[in-house]
Amino acid sequence: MGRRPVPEETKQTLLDHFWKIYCEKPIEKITVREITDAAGFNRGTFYVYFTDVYNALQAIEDSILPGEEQFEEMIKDHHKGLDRHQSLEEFMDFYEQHGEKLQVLLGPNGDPTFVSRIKERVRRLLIPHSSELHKLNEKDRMKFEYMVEAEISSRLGIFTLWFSRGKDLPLEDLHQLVYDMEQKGSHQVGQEMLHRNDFR
Amino acid sequence: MGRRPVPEETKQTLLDHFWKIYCEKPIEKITVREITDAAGFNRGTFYVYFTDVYNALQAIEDSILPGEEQFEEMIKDHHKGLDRHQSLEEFMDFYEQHGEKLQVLLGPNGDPTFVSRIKERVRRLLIPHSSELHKLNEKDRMKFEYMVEAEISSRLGIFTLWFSRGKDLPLEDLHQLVYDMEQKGSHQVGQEMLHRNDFR
DNA sequence: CTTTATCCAACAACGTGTTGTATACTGGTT
DNA sequence: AACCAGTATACAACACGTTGTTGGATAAAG
Repeated sequence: MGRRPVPEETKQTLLDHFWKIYCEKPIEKITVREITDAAGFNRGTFYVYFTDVYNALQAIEDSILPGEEQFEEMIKDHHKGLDRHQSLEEFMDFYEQHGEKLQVLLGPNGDPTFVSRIKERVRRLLIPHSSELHKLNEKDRMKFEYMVEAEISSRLGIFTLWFSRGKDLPLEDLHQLVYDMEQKGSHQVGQEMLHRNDFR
Repeated sequence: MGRRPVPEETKQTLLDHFWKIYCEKPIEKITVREITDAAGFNRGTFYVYFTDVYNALQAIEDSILPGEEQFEEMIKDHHKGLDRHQSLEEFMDFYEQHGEKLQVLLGPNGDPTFVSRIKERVRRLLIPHSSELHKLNEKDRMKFEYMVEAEISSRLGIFTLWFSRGKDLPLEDLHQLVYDMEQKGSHQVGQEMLHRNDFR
């Protein structure tokens, strides 16, 4: 009885249980035995699919991180057509799609490596698009990179907080806020907010 | 021969060598023996001062993270007097002071816990200051928190990148860039940059 | 000569990654 | 149908290293 185990299923089962555990405790305290016990496999089986607990985490991260192609597609519009609205839209779609995982990976027990990889990839794909098109000088090219960094950091930070707070704000509002901040600057947005409240 | 060991010195020596190792490899691969061997102490001595490798890291983090009082002082001006220039100045002083450490702690092999602690603390101290003063409504109060999050994330991201690139830009330029972005929004700043380059 | 800080040795407990053998199911061949 | 090769996992045992702890020795300071 019990049908033949399928490798892909086994691997996925292991990942699923690993993830469940990872959500509740830092990775350095997770043992292989803990995972395989939960998943109902022999400890040795884990090593068939992963070299390491950290390797398992990487497998999950890889499944989230969009492939180069998909990423490129997603980013093409960003600074080219200057349609920032759509750029933000796509970013949020991405975040919505993998929200639960991203929340953990970017949270207190998350993986800094993953954050770096995301940023690195965005930079790699974003920079050539505009800097080549507009022939920025050296200094401005650097500044541009820092602006990209700021934007990613800011977006990731905001959405992570938003998720960790159980989406306490309608998506539209958050969208608008981020959009406004990128358009007008946080200072300006803050000022308007205060004035709006003064007049009520 | 050899003068009497002083506890504080020993502790610091251990921390120093731990840090040197931590800069070069992820913490999960650092053993107690590795640290004590490098520092020239017995392995047991480590456990006199720390419970754990992670505990040692925490000790370093605590020495960096400003105390509540100092932090409060540093932040008081931020959204109160609305003197953003000075606020940014203070932030950068803090970053300059602990630059090498922050670069590692916020980098790929860094500690997500530490990032959370910083953000949490800034939020805790920043929110009451303005939201009480200006009686924001519930929704705006939340938005305000997200704006704070965005600003911290953005600043930390930028400065970490800046450090990891060996400060490839004069501090003044970076300062100006961040200031501009917070005032006018990254989009606006980017636009101006492009136009400036068109006319040359 | 007492206190203090470190050394040293040894300990059990546990996690790691690996290996060899056994079992059981699958799909394809005859 | 019967058989066989391939595959996925089980199981057990291994050597090895790390952990955190302990009790006693050593050496310097006051």
